[in-house]
Amino acid sequence: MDVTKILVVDDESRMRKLLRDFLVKNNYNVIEAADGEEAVEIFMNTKDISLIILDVMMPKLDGYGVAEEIRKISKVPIIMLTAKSDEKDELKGFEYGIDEYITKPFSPKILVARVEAILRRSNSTEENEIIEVAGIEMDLVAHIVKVDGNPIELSYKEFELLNYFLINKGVALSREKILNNVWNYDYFGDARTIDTHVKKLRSKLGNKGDYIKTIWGMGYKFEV
Amino acid sequence: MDVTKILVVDDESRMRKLLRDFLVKNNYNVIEAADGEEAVEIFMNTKDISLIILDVMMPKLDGYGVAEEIRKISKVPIIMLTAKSDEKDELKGFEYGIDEYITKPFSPKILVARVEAILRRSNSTEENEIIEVAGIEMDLVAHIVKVDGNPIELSYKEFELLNYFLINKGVALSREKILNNVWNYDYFGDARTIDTHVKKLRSKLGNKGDYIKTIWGMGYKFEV
DNA sequence: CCTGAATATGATAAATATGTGAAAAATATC
DNA sequence: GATATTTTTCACATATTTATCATATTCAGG
Repeated sequence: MDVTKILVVDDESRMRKLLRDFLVKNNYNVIEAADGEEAVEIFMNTKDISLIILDVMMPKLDGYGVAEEIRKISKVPIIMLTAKSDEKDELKGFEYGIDEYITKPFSPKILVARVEAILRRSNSTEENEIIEVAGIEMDLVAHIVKVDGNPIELSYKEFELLNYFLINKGVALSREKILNNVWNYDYFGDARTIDTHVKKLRSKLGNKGDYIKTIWGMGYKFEV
Repeated sequence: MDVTKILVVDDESRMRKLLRDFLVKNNYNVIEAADGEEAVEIFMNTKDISLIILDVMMPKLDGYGVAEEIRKISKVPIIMLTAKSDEKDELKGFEYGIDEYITKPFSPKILVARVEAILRRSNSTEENEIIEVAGIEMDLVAHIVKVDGNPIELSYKEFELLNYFLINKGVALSREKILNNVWNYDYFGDARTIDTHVKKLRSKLGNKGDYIKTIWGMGYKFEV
């Protein structure tokens, strides 16, 4: 099995497309199902599906129904997509062995992070979640950032943005690309918002803020 | 024996799944039996089962029957699952050498804690469960908390929550995660409930209450 | 070294999340 | 069964983050 297969189940084609785009960019093989019944059928007839992403709300057979059916024959990891309003369902999922929840709207970054975390978990190798670049240390588990050993305070978005920069160290990132990865998919605001966040990040990083370079007419790049 | 094997016996597949999920997440190897007779049979034919979790109510052969059978040949630790209504049975269990009772519904945290306590106990070293972090001392057995040596009064939930914080010292915990671990699996309430408990914990911990840090847009973290 | 366009910056507004006290609901206790 | 306690919910105050905007500054190319 070279490419990891992910089954995406959602009745809205727009959402399927969105998920497919994010996942394909990260080299996953995406199979789509438009409703619960189709999902079960596809799952039964397809070899080596590594992960299922399920929308809760669907006609015919809802997410929990699908999970229930699939759990009868498989322990494949399942991620459930829920709207913010039905947060309360979350615990219900334990009964069906749901591995993870993602609340809509989500950012691609979160989506991919969760998918990778789950796949990693099911491949069992433990991993230390610490990134270190040029004296900037991010402990993703503890949610701590240190610059030369000194902790600094970052807001949620700043944290995500810095993380995205470090992951893509040395890569030129357009505003659009940053927006599409760090912000939720339903954010249609001004791309200049990023400028503000970059400004804050730079100032909070002190002299290491200079590592976030401006690429004129294009975007930003983190480079030592 | 690398991985600890636990035999889970319950006629409800949903409950078995639930238990399996919680235990597997804690790196136990779970074997399932759907009724009493099957349980006895599996136990007889499987090497190195370290612990049995038994539901009381089962067709064919109930929990006590299973315990009785197994006690004829083994001293393996047994945890009994009871519904809230049949609490009265508890004393009965001692006759069959039941080691522990867990009342449904239970929280994952409780389940795992009991399992670990029992396994530790059966590995002979007698221990008084005491956790101490930054002058906060928790005696899990006696259910006593001391701050700088002075006992403070915590309710059950506050106790559990504090314990969860201390166990996960330095780790950023989302509300969702806290809910899934400290609350019972049948709790579908508001995540903001946690805020209230945190508030109370903080105030009861006095100046050490500051160790429970708020991570904006994310959750809480206990950190010295 | 100008000039127009893009970015940096600071101030401010809007959106969100958390803190808190009190009341309601659920549980436990007597 | 009544009472006390714990737990949860709710609403409003407060705090913090995030987005927007106007203005200043910087940059690439002529």
